[in-house]
Amino acid sequence: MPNQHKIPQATAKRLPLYYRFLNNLHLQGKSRVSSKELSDAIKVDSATIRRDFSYFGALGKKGYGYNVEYLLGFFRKTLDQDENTPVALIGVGNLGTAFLNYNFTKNNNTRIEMAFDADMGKVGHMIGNVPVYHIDELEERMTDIKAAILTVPVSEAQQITDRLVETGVNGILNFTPARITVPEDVRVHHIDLAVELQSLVYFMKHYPLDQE
Amino acid sequence: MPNQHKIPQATAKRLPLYYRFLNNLHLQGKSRVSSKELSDAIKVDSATIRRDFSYFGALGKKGYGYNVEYLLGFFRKTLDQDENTPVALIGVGNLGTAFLNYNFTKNNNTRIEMAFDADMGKVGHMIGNVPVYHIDELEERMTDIKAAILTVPVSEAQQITDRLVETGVNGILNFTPARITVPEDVRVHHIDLAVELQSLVYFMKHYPLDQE
DNA sequence: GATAAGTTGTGAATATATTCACGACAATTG
DNA sequence: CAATTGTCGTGAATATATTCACAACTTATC
Ligand SMILES: NC(=O)c1ccc[n+]([C@@H]2O[C@H](COP(=O)([O-])OP(=O)(O)OC[C@H]3O[C@@H](n4cnc5c(N)ncnc54)[C@H](O)[C@@H]3O)[C@@H](O)[C@H]2O)c1
Ligand SMILES: NC(=O)c1ccc[n+]([C@@H]2O[C@H](COP(=O)([O-])OP(=O)(O)OC[C@H]3O[C@@H](n4cnc5c(N)ncnc54)[C@H](O)[C@@H]3O)[C@@H](O)[C@H]2O)c1
Repeated sequence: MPNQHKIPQATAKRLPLYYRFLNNLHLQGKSRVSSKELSDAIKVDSATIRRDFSYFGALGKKGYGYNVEYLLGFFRKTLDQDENTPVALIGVGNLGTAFLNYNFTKNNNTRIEMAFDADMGKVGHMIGNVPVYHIDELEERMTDIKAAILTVPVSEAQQITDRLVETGVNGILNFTPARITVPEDVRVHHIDLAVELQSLVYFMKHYPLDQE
Repeated sequence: MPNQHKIPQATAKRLPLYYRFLNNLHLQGKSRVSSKELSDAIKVDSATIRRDFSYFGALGKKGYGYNVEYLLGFFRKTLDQDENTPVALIGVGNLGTAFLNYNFTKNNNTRIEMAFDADMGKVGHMIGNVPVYHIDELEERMTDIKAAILTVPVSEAQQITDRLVETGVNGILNFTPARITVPEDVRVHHIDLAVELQSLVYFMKHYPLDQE
């Protein structure tokens, strides 16, 4: 079932965005939408949107646009919105706590099921309805979880990563500045907030004017 | 001085990463580094690293590698590490508080100077050494700040953006799911955490095995 | 039912980014 | 000082992504 390996990465990264926006349209009772309208709302060129959709076949109708409900149903299946993906969070500090309180509950198929920390002051509490366990219990509790959010101090990142991989995790959303090393069947997405901020500032200074 | 518009965007986004890693090497007392070593550490192909550096001229020596101190000095200038860029943060909630406590203090040229919120319970306090003002004071206090981090509820995003633009801000790091509309001389970087998590899950399921 | 307006899907063109592969030179070693 | 090893810088090849531009079709209008 998986591996329609012909969807370009750039397209795949936009899919959740499309899904969320279509969901909003649906809630607003809209039944029809054009690539032009989508483009204005999510700031992606309309030709890019049509191209993205076309990888999945002909989802629209010429001269009409796209049927919101149909498209939404299609993306729901494509993005596996029906099967839930449990996620664990490691490191209940500033960032970790923010994520637990938020917990991606709006229209998502992902939910943080449990969190781990080394600090006894945090262990045993519920934060945002998620239980916080001691990091020593990682191996015994992570038996069914394949995805993790990493928000520990950078010094701990590689060591915790190794333990996560050992438990069978194969996707990590890494917020630490460490470029962690993993086996090649584990997927890591880095979100490096300090780099994002610095890069914004660099672009502001060196690429004036034109939106790109 | 600015607008050496020949540095590719993909390269520009990696510069802060290079800078941070070179800084670490320097602190460790290393004086020499090769593109291969850099590659192993930050997981960017060594040819890409050499290509990136080459846009700035010949910074290395054949058969030798790069001199850490020289390269670091070069990037310090390129990334304007000496002039400080003040930043404001709008919305002192879960995420906003995490950022204030962290405040990008490690080796950076960026610092959050002030924060704003609409909630009187938050106004008047210092969080992570940053004063929190009422959002009504935005216009009078933002006279010298050109960059903002946006962590308000999605419903407020566009309205606050308009006010920020009005005060002269030309760079926004937007954490809300809203794709905000700005004049074309304002740069917006979206960091959409829900999309990042969903896209990680999508990749895990549909692009098994190979690291790419 | 003819005309006008709107929209898709996609071939082709273009733009951007990565990677290969190698000549040229530096440093080290015996 | 010759041989070996390591490394850069970059032309060329390849890969990936975006954008243009238009035939084909739908819908709405009169
Ligand atoms: N907070 C931010 O705004 C921000 C911005 C950029 C990057 N980061 C990065 O995100 C990561 C987390 O940042 P933070 O501000 O939340 O840090 P933090 O210090 O507030 O939180 C780290 C948490 O990890 C826990 N911890 C430490 N060692 C552990 C271990 N071995 N096992 C399990 N838990 C452990 C600590 O008890 C703490 O609760 C850091 O790597 C930081 O560099 C944070
Ligand atoms: N926390 C997360 O993990 C997370 C994840 C993904 C996206 N986001 C997005 O980031 C944004 C912030 O999330 P959060 O969890 O920190 O929300 P939050 O509700 O905890 O914080 C929002 C803050 O904005 C303040 N605020 C409301 N209206 C304002 C106004 N008009 N002017 C100034 N301040 C105002 C509120 O008082 C509050 O302190 C949201 O848009 C959310 O969708 C958050």
